[in-house]
Amino acid sequence: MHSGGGSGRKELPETAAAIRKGPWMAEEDEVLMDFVKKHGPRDWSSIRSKGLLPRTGKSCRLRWVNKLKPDLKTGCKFSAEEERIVIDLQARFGNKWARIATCLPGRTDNDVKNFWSTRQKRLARLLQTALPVRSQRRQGKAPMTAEVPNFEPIVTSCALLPYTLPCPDLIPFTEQYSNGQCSHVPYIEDPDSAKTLHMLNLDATALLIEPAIANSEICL
DNA sequence: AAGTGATTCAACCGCCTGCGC
DNA sequence: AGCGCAGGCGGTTGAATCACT
Repeated sequence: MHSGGGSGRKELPETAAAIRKGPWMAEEDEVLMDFVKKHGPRDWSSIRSKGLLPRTGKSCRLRWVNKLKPDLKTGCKFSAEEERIVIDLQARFGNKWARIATCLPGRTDNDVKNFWSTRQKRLARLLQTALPVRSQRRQGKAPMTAEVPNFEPIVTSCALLPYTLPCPDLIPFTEQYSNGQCSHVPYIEDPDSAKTLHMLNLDATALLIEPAIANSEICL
């Protein structure tokens, strides 16, 4: 065990000291590709034991899965459809990135994970920016990005109000929607679909805070 | 053009699981 | 049954890049 882990603080055994870490070089990629061509994407640890590369099996596997595997959509942003799928599946399965990635051809679990993480940060920043100043003063400080909670999937029986806001200052706006006071509420016909919708849908978020911004209740 | 803060993403760490012995 | 190992997975980090002033 612990083949890829280890604290790294104690003196490393000689074998471990020979292990290379960090960015991969083109020559290493070539060796790895060649290995997979000959043996298939398995038996990763033998790459090191055979002296082909000074990398751990885990490192080799990760490199193959995330960068070298054919048909990967590298350097290509998530489409709106992919985004929708990730949001939906994350609401259903939680942070099961590998599982979600199987539904997105050409995307790896790392891609999905990074996409979601970026999205979380963007949303956190959006909400933080939109907080009324008086609320921040009441709390004594503006919340740090890292303090924004990891939002749970939104579950509500009201199809008219598929979203719940984690920020108490914004809840009055959700009540507006549930009262039908707002004309541009996103209406979801299928209650089950509504249950799976997630607050992290940025479009929906923007839609929710938009009236508040217009009313100058939110200080940007 | 330079400085700075935000964003992206490759790669690592640590834990868990499954399998062979 | 218990142990060790390899591989899989999710969380996290930090360097590179981008955007803005």
